[in-house]
Amino acid sequence: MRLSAFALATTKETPADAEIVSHQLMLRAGMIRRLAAGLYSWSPLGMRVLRKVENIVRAEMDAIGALEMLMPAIQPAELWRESGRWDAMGPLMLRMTDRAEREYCFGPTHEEVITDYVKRDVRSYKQLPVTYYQIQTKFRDEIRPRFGLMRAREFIMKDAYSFHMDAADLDREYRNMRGAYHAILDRMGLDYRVVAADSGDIGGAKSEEFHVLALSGEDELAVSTDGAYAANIEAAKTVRPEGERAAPTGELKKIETPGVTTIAGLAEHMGVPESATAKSIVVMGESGDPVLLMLRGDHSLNEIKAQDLEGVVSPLTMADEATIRTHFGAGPGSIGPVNTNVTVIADYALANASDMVVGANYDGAHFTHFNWGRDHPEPQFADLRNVNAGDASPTGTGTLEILRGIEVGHVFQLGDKYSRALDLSVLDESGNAVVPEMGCYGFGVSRIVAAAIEQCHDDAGICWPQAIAPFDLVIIPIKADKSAAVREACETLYTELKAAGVDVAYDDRGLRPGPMFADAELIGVPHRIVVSDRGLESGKLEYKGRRDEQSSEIDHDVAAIKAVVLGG
RNA sequence: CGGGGCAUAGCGCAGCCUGGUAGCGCGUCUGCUUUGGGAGCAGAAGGUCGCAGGUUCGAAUCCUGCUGUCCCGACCA
Repeated sequence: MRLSAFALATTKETPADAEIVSHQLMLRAGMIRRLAAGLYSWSPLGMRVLRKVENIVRAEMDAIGALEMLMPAIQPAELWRESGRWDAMGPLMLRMTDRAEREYCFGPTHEEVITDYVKRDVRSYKQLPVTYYQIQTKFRDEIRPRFGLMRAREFIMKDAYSFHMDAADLDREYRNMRGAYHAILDRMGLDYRVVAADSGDIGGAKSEEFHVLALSGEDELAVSTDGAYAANIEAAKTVRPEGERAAPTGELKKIETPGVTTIAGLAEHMGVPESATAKSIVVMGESGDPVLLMLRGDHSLNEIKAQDLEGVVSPLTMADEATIRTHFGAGPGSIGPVNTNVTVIADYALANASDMVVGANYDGAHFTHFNWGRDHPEPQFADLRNVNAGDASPTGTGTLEILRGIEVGHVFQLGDKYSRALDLSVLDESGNAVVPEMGCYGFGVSRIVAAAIEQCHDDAGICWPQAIAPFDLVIIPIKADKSAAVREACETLYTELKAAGVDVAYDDRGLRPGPMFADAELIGVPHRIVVSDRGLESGKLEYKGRRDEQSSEIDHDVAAIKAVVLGG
């Protein structure tokens, strides 16, 4: 590509709206431009990166035998009513009506459509298993779009769906797909982790997420030091402590704690560590009565674990202050389990605790020396909290550390949720109708562009992994307008490198060297060749890798350059 | 959905408090010089100050409403 004809649109200044590095650099490099909140145009430069990502994803999908197709972005409401998700999806889904007042949505995902597609097509076990995929624009009306492409409303996703006669075959394809995701991320050269995940609204049994590691990541990952366990913090399990509960060392005693309504304040007032206190959280139960959840003072509630508890409403709903006063006789910040008749569910970490500090159900007072059995009947114990760094791994070996990641892939074993809801069945060898098992597999194509930048950048700009760089190499001429020799050498190099299969950019814009160097670094071209009179005389060219400290000499020879750029 | 910013030239910003002919830097255009890290000089173009209403002789500036956008929050009592 000749850059004079490429409409590069780099800027020196960082746009005010951009918060995180990938967003700033994509705007500065002129890869994307914001149209409205969560909606971005891709420039020709950005498009080159996007295409390279797509092609890697496509190649790896094809390699495991997945079949590419394309489904409509706009989907009829009736299909979503059949699966029950028209209401369940809520405001996340962008809805619209056509001139005949028929209802549609802009697809946030395609389980319904693909199931319907397969239903019309597949009748016999002989046609399964089958895996379809598409690379397509989705729209999700996020509560809060932010960070540029990281959480955009419109985004490009590869979504794949597989259909199987039984769970064992689903598991086989799930592993295949997981292997393909490893291959994709390995080819891109990114540092990533695979973690156990919560399935969320999509449903189904088993699911794992692929996260590109980055400090700006929105997700926290719990990874054991020995590598045997990795889970999204939403799904990371805690371990019920071993051993015996210590005997009480004193009687339940009410202490005045005026104005103390936080754990931090309580710990300070009582002169004990936060871990010696127990916090009481009131959520609504399925019976209509509230349920009291108790955690160690220094632990935090895991909302997903809580709403999955039997008897607790999902989605989790906090009790309002009036409800709390009715059942506890005190306001939030002063409540506890003593003398209440609500169901109490306590976190495992409190199972062996004794002599706790808890709220007294009396505004401005707490109890010390609270003990299970004596001061309140033994409660149900459950895994309620988020794991912390340093916790024991649930596998029994190693301890957990917390990493931050950007979710770029998610693989699910859905089971028969959609095939059953949409009435998909095929005949097996004996002529019996069987509801197929389904898997679904998402990969964030536009998001991984941002994730790659989060992981690969420096002060000068983006440092693309070569597999997804907009160009492999850039040729920069010095004093091209004065030197016919430089011009000719550049033209020849450009033509020959292109013919040799190198994705080469030739900076023929006639700029001074400074801006050319700066642009090449900002847009992250992995390899740079500088052509000048003083080099031409020696038969050498100047070469610099994007991450190299210093430039070096390279033979003025297309084969030699190609070897360096394309690795042999 | 709750809270808080912000909205003035293509981009980044000042001006607003204390009303009186709209400014700076970058970028853009022309000319000359310059050419190994975002050049210099000279000249030029470019803005219904987000929208609507109000106050005033007069509004970018004060008041009201709306819209857009960004950030924080929407579970720990």
